[in-house]
Amino acid sequence: MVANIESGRLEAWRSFIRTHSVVVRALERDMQAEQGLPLTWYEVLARLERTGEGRLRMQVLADSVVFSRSGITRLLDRMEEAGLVERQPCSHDRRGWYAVITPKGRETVERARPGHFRGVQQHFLRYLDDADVRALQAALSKVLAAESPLLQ
Amino acid sequence: MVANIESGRLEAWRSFIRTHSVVVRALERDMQAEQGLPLTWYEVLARLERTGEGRLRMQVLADSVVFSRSGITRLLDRMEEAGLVERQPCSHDRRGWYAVITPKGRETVERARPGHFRGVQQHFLRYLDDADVRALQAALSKVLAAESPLLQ
DNA sequence: AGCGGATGATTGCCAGCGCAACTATTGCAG
DNA sequence: CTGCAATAGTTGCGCTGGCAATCATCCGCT
Repeated sequence: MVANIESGRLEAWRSFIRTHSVVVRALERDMQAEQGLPLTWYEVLARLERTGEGRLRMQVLADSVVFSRSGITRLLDRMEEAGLVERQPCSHDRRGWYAVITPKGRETVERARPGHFRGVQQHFLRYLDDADVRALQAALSKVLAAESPLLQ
Repeated sequence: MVANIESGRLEAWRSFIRTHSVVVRALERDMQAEQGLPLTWYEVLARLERTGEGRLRMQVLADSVVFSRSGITRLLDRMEEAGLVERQPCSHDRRGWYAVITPKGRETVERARPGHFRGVQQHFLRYLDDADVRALQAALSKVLAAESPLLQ
């Protein structure tokens, strides 16, 4: 039976989406409660900060955090209103804009980082030994390399 | 530095959420286009069908697919309207309801199953060999066992 | 028996996000 | 150099789902 051959692999898929839902939900709750920061905001800030310059074109940022273009527009509207990011026109392409992290944005992400890491640890990493983490990374990298628009 | 020790592990976490977003997004698009069925609908139908009886209490179903109680109520409203499920009062607890898959629901999930599997294969499983799948399953099971409300 | 806190499900309300349509700009083809 | 398809970003609109409040029912305790 095809179903029997496939069942273990499909089972792994089910574990994957279920784990994601459970863990992200818990982490989101913690981040909101303890840092007063939605997970998506943290991810955007962390992503911008990691560039050094602290800025990224809208589309690139959208791909990074896997959002639609409209999604990233609105997300940045909110974060800009909160003073965590700014928009900067792109000098060599007048259609384009940079999302730029502000000093307040940097402070915010710095302050939230330990709590974020604690949450990831608490709900996910603590259950995995080094071999697990390596295997996970190896497997997911293969998927990402093939499926992800840009291999960040 | 703490950051250096942790970086590989956090990196694995980032791969995890990014992979989920990318793959689920692609699968969702495919399911909608090819089966005319949102992924969540498929998951609910598949979960109900797997019980044999074809029914589950609302709360149990909500936990299964990792939805809030209100979320599952509305999802079932829509699916009931489409004739794929029904609500059945629970005889020994008059507060409770069963979500029951209808014959049409069974047909629908049967018809969608191959396409769903193809999508999971296409966007995820094809990149993983058996060792990857086993390692993934082993790692995620540990997380689920500890973090999941009920270990389905 | 009967009260009080816990539990099952639904509802009001609102935030978040995607799709498609739109505007502005770019850059390639002829 | 002109025109036209492609691309960057925003906006109108609608769907989805969560939180908190609500209602009904259950159950443990006295």
